[in-house]
Amino acid sequence: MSRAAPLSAPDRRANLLAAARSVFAQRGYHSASVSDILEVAGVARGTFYNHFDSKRDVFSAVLAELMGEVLSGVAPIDVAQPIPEQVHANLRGVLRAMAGTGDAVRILFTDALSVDREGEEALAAFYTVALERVERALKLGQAMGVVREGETRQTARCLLGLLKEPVMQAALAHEPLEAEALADAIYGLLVAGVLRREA
Amino acid sequence: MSRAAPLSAPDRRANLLAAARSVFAQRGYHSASVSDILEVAGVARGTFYNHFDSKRDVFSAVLAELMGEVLSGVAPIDVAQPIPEQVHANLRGVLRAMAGTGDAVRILFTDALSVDREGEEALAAFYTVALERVERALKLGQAMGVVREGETRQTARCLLGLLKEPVMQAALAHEPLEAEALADAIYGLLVAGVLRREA
Amino acid sequence: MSRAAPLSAPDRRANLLAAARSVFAQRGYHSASVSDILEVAGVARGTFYNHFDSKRDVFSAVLAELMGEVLSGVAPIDVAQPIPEQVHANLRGVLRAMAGTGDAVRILFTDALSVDREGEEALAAFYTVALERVERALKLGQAMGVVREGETRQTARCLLGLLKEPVMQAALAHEPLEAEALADAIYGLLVAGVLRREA
Amino acid sequence: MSRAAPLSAPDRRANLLAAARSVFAQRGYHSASVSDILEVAGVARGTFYNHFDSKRDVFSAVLAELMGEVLSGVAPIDVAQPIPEQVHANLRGVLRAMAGTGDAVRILFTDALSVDREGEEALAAFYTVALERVERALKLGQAMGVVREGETRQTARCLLGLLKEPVMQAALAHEPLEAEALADAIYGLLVAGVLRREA
DNA sequence: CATGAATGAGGGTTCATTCAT
DNA sequence: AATGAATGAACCCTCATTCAT
Repeated sequence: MSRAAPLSAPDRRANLLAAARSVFAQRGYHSASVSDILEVAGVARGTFYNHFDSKRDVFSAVLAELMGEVLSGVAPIDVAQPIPEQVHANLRGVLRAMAGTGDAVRILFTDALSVDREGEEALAAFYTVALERVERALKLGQAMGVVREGETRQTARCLLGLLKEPVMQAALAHEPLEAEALADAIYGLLVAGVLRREA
Repeated sequence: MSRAAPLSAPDRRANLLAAARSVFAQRGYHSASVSDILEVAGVARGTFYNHFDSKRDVFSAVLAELMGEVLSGVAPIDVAQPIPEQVHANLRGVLRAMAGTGDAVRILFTDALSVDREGEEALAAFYTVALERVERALKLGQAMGVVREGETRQTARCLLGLLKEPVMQAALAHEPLEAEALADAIYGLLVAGVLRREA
Repeated sequence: MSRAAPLSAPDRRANLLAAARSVFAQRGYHSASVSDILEVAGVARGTFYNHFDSKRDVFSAVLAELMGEVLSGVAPIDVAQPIPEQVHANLRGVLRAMAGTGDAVRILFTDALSVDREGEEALAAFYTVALERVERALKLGQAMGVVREGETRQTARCLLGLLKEPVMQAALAHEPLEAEALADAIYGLLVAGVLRREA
Repeated sequence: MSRAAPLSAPDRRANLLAAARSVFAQRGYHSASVSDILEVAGVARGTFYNHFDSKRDVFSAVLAELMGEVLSGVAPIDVAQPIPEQVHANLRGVLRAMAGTGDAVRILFTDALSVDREGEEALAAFYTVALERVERALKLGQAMGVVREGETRQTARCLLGLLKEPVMQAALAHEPLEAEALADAIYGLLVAGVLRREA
């Protein structure tokens, strides 16, 4: 076989990362073999291991990259400005960022948990931090009067689900993610719920 | 080693199923080995294959069992009776059923998707059916005036997330699932959302 | 391929151990592959790993076996009986035991040191113990008047070399080990050295 | 990274040889990687292969160098002069030379045999020559009356062991080699053995 | 002379599955 | 029904070597 054109270390690493991301998205961590990644990257085995320690290692890198992209979609809330609009904007931001990853978000939701104990714990830690942030925001909101009174811990988890699940379902259905429409739907739920108590 | 007491085929199958369920819950599909299951069941390799075709096969059986248990917690809505109360009751029902599985629900949420393509498709099909049901219910509710007007497809997915995520998070945090409190939190969101648009 | 006849666990283990011993003797630890062992044992890959954890693990087992065999050739000295004869007998004993291993002793001398740091340290520990024993014997002998006065630590090491080297050389030359003749030669050196100071 | 200062071919070769020697001494042939050598030499991969054909090749060069150094410690016996003193002097000479290599002698004793069949044969040939020389010396000595009568072949091998083993043991114990003391101990054994046949 | 990215054969290990008793 | 020894495909990873710049 002809030799792959030499690339600078960072370029090749990026190349492999992209290949891995696509392969993991398509086949899932366990069904994906290092060979699959090599094939997509157009590179020999050794090259892969010149840049990553192991299959597990690229996976972590892919995960970190994805988390970064998703998180890049949220901006801190400015309490001096009207809150609801900012929430809506953040929803749009995250969902757009997720949509921007193509089908790769599913890695965050599907595989990140099923790789091994360590992976699970890492993700649990990430969620813990994220949920605490949301919970504090809810409490602050309650103090400011923009958030309905009530329990906050479970609510925070619910809100996370509100965001994650439709994204996951779109991926499962092989539909493109309609960030705007979804942001509106979620925002609607946040503002008014769905159920009317009165007939 | 001493030979396991012969059991009737259904009993042995149940025995193995329970062992598998516990092992899958604890270690996840991929980290769980058939040997782990044998050990818990107290049975030799051959016996396992007398009752199940493959590791994949027990996993499907475990999944089916879990789905059955969870679904047993929901009752069809009677449109002649007040709707909101029935929704609340169903939430409690499903969540209690999930809590009743101990830590095994996580199998439904974690592994079911990451086993293989087939598993993913099976689950996708299941969700499609479930979500269509929810969507029809939403539309009916809108017609009846008990559900706020608006888009229903994404909303249905959001509602699913409202339910799944807190359960998942409890499992991740190794907390017992507080079905009642959670049902209340979710119901609250359904009825009123969280955000107040303006004071 | 036809299936190897099932053997009891200890029998199969012994079978594999013998195969490994022969392969290690012939090719050395590093050039020997697990496949070589399988071929000699007439068994499939999996069977090997049902009995040993790793290539390193069989090697340790082979080493332990060899050390046991060699050590079985020496009897503790009875100080109430004439010493020199007992020394001679022990020399014959060890050498016969070594000769009895065929060409496998070389494993002890060649590979045991070159496998890895741990192996080296294990062997160093073994030699430390053995040499301390010899040294104490020398000191006791000096006290009893049957051993010439003088430094004992280096001397003990020298005696070890007196034994090991000719065995090693015979293996290198692919000669059978002539235990009796060699025992005599060594004994001669112990008793009289070689060099006459006087012209 | 900064480019290594260009060196004349022989200088660079010497540089690499020294690096290899140190690495082989420290880690052993098999555990030593070419990368280890590069790191110590402060040179890139390609440079190494500009000066040596292969890892095996540097190893041979290291071996040759070591053998030369060790052999430089022995002077031919002058039969017109008193023999024992010359023997003693040669012992001191070889041992000093070995001590001069630092911990690198162990390469000669540990790895030289375990690299591959060819290496083993090369070493066997070397020993054959050396042992034949010793044996002829013994026979000449017997004719001259300075060596005790008796078998010479095994005796020659024993003498080799007398020299090698204590050196090896010192290396194993990470002790510096005490050339003088050891030469005395060996000389003592040559002259008088250790065992007294009768009180 | 020196560089370092790319290569790929080689080998070790795992584990679901089979099947004769 | 139950047993457990045997199987072997599937994979991951290492590292000596090549070669274009």
